[in-house]
Amino acid sequence: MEKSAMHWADVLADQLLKEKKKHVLATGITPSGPIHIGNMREILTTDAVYRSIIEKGGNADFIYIADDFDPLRKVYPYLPKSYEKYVGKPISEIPCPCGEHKSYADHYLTSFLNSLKEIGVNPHVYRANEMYKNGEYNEAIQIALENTDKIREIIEKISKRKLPKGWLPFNIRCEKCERMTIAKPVLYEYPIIEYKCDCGYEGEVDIRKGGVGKLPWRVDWPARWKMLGVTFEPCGKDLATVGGARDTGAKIVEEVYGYPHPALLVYEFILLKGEGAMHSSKGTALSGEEMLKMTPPEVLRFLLMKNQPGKHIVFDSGLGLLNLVDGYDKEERVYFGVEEETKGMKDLRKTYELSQPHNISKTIPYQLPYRHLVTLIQIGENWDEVKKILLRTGQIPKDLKKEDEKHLKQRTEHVRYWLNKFAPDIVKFEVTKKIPKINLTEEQKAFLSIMHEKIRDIKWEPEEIHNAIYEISEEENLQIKTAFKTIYQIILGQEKGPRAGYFLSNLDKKFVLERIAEAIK
RNA sequence: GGGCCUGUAGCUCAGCUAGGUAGAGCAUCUGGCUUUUAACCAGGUGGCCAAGGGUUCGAAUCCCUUCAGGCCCGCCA
Repeated sequence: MEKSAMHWADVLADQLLKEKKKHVLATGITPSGPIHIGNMREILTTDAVYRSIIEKGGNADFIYIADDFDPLRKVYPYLPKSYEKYVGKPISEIPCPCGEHKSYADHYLTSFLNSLKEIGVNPHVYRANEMYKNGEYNEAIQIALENTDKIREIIEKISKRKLPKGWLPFNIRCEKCERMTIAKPVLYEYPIIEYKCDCGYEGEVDIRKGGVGKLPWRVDWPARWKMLGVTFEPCGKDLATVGGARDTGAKIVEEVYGYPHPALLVYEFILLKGEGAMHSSKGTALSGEEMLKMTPPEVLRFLLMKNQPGKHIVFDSGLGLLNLVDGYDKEERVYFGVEEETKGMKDLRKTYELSQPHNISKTIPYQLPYRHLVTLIQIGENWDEVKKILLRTGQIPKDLKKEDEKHLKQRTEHVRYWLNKFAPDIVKFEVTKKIPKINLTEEQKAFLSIMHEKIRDIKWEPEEIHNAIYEISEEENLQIKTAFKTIYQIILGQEKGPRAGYFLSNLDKKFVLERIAEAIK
């Protein structure tokens, strides 16, 4: 039997396809803070399974439920103190922290939805606050209240938590203080719940009216599985703990809502190298948006696609990122048959295909080593400048395809962001506008003056420049190390720099000559 | 206390889904290149697959036990 590797997304898709029906793949994220990379894993995992099902000819929907009716739990460290007064109110009704969005929830959601576009994920978006307000939840709420005892029993038994006397599976929203967290039910008789709020107000709500309260998390989740017909949903391992929301949810959806629980794939966390787990509340979180700004979208997808969801991933935002991109580029070359496969490239074809945000290119995209872009973007400020250099040095053809240019441009933008925020100092440099203040030895000056003569006549190409430097130092009996150092000193004001031949060839020849002339003046 | 992940070459890790001769990169060594922002090219060395047991014709891979590390267990991915 030939062993053909199968990608995890195909394995999951096949499992779902055993049931010939329409599948609803769901993701749910509460936009109560910066949406971090873990959410990316949830959404990309689902996207992978969704794509696999579609590819196999199955019928599926990919939905995303933003729980923007969730109350603000506390004033998170990244919020101003003034938000104290909003604690307990739904995040869709709290003002936006930056003032540019419709609400607090929109502030974080918009950024995330934009990120989704870039990584090529396009789910149908549902908003919990709308669903509650327009009454879509009404039936589920009524069923939950009718089954209060059963739900209570399930939660107490499975989660080993004690619920207070008189508890109802419904968080009432106080009409006076508008908080959803402090009103206590006094009496429920369909369709009215009488309540007493800690703010002092006593009143009653009619559950036939939408938006008067919310199902608690452990009930809300199973309720929407049933409402939306969810058949698959990944969840983080924190929720998957024994007695957690996954366990109680599975039981509640079956016994209360009479709906089979969806396949609940557990995925591991993404750890930030050197930082450990990411916690939005501790400020070590890397927002999904941020992550995407420093990583080309296809590479971010690649990272998640090549790892099974159950494996934790350590993300290195330093030099490791460059290796990751190199790994992707190599996989791309193998995919297009330009390079031979090395062992250990797992499920290569599928991984590559799933890594594409949009269409799979028919021919191999134009590749430039990513590390080279790191150098180039520090010489030219932006893509236009970099493009000029690339054209002048013949590193890209004059008739570069539009999509290739778009791709390279996008990559330079990611490199730029990475350099500004995450790159270690070792890879950073700046071509100074004026000659740096340095004291050169006579030896160094002699070297430079010969170099000035010599390079005037050579072809402005890496190898030629490289050779010239060696020849001069040999003739002058100068340590080659000193030669390189001198070059970096007069151009960058530091003692080390990118590989000199390539580096200088990417600079304008005239500029280099002028700089040398100035240095030996 | 419970759960999940991890343990494979000196280091970082593939390979484990569906069992079939142990793999890469880095480091090291040899040769080439006059040494540079992880230099490059060609080749070599290097592993009782954490330990023990089981299933099997056959186990790094499946099952059980143990050990070690990481993470999670109000809300949270």
